[in-house]
Amino acid sequence: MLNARYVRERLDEIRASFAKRGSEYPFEELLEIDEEYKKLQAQVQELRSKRNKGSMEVSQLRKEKKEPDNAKIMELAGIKDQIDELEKKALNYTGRMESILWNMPNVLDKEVPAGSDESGNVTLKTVGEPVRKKLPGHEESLLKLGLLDMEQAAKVSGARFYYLKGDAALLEQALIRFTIDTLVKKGYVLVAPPLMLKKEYYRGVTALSEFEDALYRAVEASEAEGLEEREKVDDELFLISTSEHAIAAMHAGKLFSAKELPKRYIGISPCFRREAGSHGKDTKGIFRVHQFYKIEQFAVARQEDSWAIFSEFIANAEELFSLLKIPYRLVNICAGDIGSVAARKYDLEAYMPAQDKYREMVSCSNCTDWQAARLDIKYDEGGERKYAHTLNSTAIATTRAIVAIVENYLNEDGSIAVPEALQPYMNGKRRIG
RNA sequence: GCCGGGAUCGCCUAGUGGUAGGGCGGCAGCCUGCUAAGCUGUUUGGCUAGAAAUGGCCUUCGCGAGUUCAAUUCUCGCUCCCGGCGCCA
Repeated sequence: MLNARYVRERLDEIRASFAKRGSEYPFEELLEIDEEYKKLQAQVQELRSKRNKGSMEVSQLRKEKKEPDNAKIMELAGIKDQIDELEKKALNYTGRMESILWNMPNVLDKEVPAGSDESGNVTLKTVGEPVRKKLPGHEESLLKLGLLDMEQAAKVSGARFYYLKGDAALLEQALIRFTIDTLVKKGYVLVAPPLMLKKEYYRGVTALSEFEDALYRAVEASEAEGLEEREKVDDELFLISTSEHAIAAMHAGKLFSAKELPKRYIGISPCFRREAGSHGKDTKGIFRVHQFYKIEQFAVARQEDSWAIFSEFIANAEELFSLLKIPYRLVNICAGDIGSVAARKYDLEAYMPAQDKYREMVSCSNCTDWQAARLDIKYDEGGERKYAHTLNSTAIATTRAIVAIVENYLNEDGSIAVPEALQPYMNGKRRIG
């Protein structure tokens, strides 16, 4: 599990990482507290040792059918009180240390560019020919064809919900099957995970800030009235914001042998996102919504294999967008934009003709041991136990891919061509509208 | 929802108010070669002594609390699994 030694052993890396992030973090405080804690722990252990020996003597006497004398028993009872007191003191230290450790962002990889916000991101390559179109955006196009209803969705569910209808809904299914078939052929194991996770596992896969901004909490109707009492309940459920989280949790507490790794998966699930911090951003259409389907790549790997898998995930994402014939670019996300969990993150951004901009379609992260340390995912290699590395990458997020397809395949007459790769999944249909 | 049984090392399994044992697998070593196995040790996490070889101590029987000098064992609460009954897409 996470402990101060984890920090002590990679102090230089951590220092460099925070310098790059340009943020303060109390990891020095952690080490100071740990020094104090260890002193306390030594005292406790010595007392325990004394108590254990005393208890053993009592046990020995009983075996010989003799009664231990009262003073001895009283002495041992006294030791118990001393231990209790010291342990109460230790709780202050362990509580603080745990909070520092659990909230500490991952150590950045050296390839992560410097930069305080998304303007620091570095484009690695650009593929395909962007074609600027003076045509309406996806929302207007789909509304006109009667394939999208935002208004009624807003009325019955709220803003950022939508009804996809007819060929648009079919296009979504086509994207899902196309992506699954492409990746299953490569040997990935398809996983349909639970859509809700307990808090104790959720906090192992993502940063704490996510709980407020991104996640929906599932409250049972019968419990909704007594919310204050529920605050104490630790087994409350959260709707997953990506199947990555549920598949990571699938490995929690497990020990693998090195030769079982890597394990490669594709997850399929709806994703639920509150988008609490994004008022006013992308309010038109279905680019940023509360709910969408996502096919996700996920892997558990040996430490030395994780960067090869990172490249593999990127290559898969590129292959999918190349097959869909959508122009894209690959971006290396900088220190200020990367978040807490990933050590390095590449985004694949598709060209959007109506906005004349590249927008995020895929996000590929090597989380190194950040999730594994919190979920206790290990492997045994030559008798040594190590934290595994976990990786995740979007394959296809349906709503965003639909936006990219509609805008790139829109014809002058308002109809939408179906990408060749998807036609077999659309009953051979070559055109929508 | 109700009743009963259960959770012990990576896997399987024994056990008891007083140092948690066995099998398989893994690791280290030894012996030996004729399709091949056998033997010995080791196998949770942490602290500590030492340059190292190697030691010492604590911790660990699903999770949390209680009783006790001492809890894996007894009591209470929780989570999960198995069986039966009820309800149900």
